[in-house]
Amino acid sequence: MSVRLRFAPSPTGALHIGSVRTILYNYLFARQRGGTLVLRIEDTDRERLVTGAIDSIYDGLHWLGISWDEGPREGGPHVPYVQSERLPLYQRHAAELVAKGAAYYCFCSKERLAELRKQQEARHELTRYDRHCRNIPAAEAAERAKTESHTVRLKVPDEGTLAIDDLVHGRIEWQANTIEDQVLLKSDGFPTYHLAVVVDDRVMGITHIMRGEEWIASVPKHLLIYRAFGWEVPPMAHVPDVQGPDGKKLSKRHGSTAVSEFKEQGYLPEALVNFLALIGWSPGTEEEVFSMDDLIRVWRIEKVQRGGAKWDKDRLDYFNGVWIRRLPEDELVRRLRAFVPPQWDDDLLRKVVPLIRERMKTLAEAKDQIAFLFTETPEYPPSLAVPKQQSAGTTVEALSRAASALRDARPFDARSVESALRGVADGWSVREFTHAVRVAVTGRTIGPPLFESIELLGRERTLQRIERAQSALRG
RNA sequence: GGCCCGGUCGCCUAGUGGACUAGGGCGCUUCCCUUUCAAGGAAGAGGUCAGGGGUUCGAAUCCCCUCCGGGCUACCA
Repeated sequence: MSVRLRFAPSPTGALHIGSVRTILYNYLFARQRGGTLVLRIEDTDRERLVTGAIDSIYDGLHWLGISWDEGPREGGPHVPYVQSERLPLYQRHAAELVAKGAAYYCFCSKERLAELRKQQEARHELTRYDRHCRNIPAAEAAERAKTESHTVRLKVPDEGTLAIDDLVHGRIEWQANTIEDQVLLKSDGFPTYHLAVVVDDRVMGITHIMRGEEWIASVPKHLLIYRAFGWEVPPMAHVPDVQGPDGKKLSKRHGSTAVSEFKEQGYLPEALVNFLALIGWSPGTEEEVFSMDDLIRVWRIEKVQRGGAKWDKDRLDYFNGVWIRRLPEDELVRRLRAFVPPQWDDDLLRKVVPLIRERMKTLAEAKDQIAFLFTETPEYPPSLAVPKQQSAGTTVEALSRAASALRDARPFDARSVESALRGVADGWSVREFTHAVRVAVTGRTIGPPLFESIELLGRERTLQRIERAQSALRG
């Protein structure tokens, strides 16, 4: 039988990189088995809705190369794929649970609940619903429900053991008496997560539930719902959280978390996917560079770790560098376009890319490294050109020697530029000499290889810049 | 507080009773290469496998306790 998995993000903000990791695992699992992927939007909390969040989910996942088969915009056999458009389905199921005696109407006001909680806290008791409405006669409750505001609560048994054999954690058990009578249907007619997932996963034919480990605690409630309906519980896998450097769940406090931000900062989707896959999973071998296709081949649910994993930006940067170097040159140029001004010449960009491709950690860094080629006058303090053991005066002289050598260099390419400059270093070390020329020509002390840079800049512009440096140094 | 999940170098991790003198990668240090910076190559520092008890001829690996971290504990997801 073919597998069906779902990603079920909530549209409560920009697509979070931590949820992407979980989505990626769902994707890999389904794709390697030729299964089907469903995107379902879990928007049952209308108070936390953020407009544009669905666009952010689509943009982010598409950018990363994660695709799916059924969803709000692609349609499928179980439309609609947005929970807020499926309300009657949940209401019907909630009513069915009440009819079966597995759930009951609760008429407690939010005020009473808050007061109850306050008192329990004061007495250092467990803060749990006191089952106040649990014993209202069914007929009476049904009658009141017609006119009074109410919720539907799960009728949790007093005793018994609930358990699952989690695909990553193994067996996990709970005692029924530690579980509260969870609200299933809110007074606004919307289901809570607990009712909605169980119903939708069932109705949509989901064969494997894979989600973040923050959901483990609600599993027993779900189990009770499955049991009440007489449904079989699908295999579950709870994957570890992605944590910030402080061990807490990764959040904005730790830096960027939105997929779109990583895109803007010049990270490659290939690198992000590679890095993300390795947070909480490893192949068991010493390989670590994986493309999406590689991952679909080698990723295994059995190798997913139990412990939470920390976000390590240095490691992400490393992988980004790896993937930048792996990109075909044309492709790198194409991706760089979005990170440099549109008026920068395409030809020149193409020529300079080989010089900087192994000097970038992110696409965004390229611009500063090559700006000297595209802008007319690099700004820098004149003294920057003077090497440690030299003076402004000797530097002016050295630059004169460089200028005249470059005037005669034929043809004006990296090779002849190099021999021309080496030939006139005189008493200076090549290191000092190229330093002075580099600063004069590029305005910076570090950058792409000097001789190649000079070739690309051209004789005229190079000589102009050297002259300008000299007059600046003369004060 | 209660329930649940975790705990191997700074970080990501390999490891499922003997090949572990605990392996790899990132980061860090040094060296090589070298026109700078990178990249690349080489070497190195870094771990009482959270701690304590067991079980066993033998434990990072199994059991118990403790400690620490995290999640949940909402008419949020």
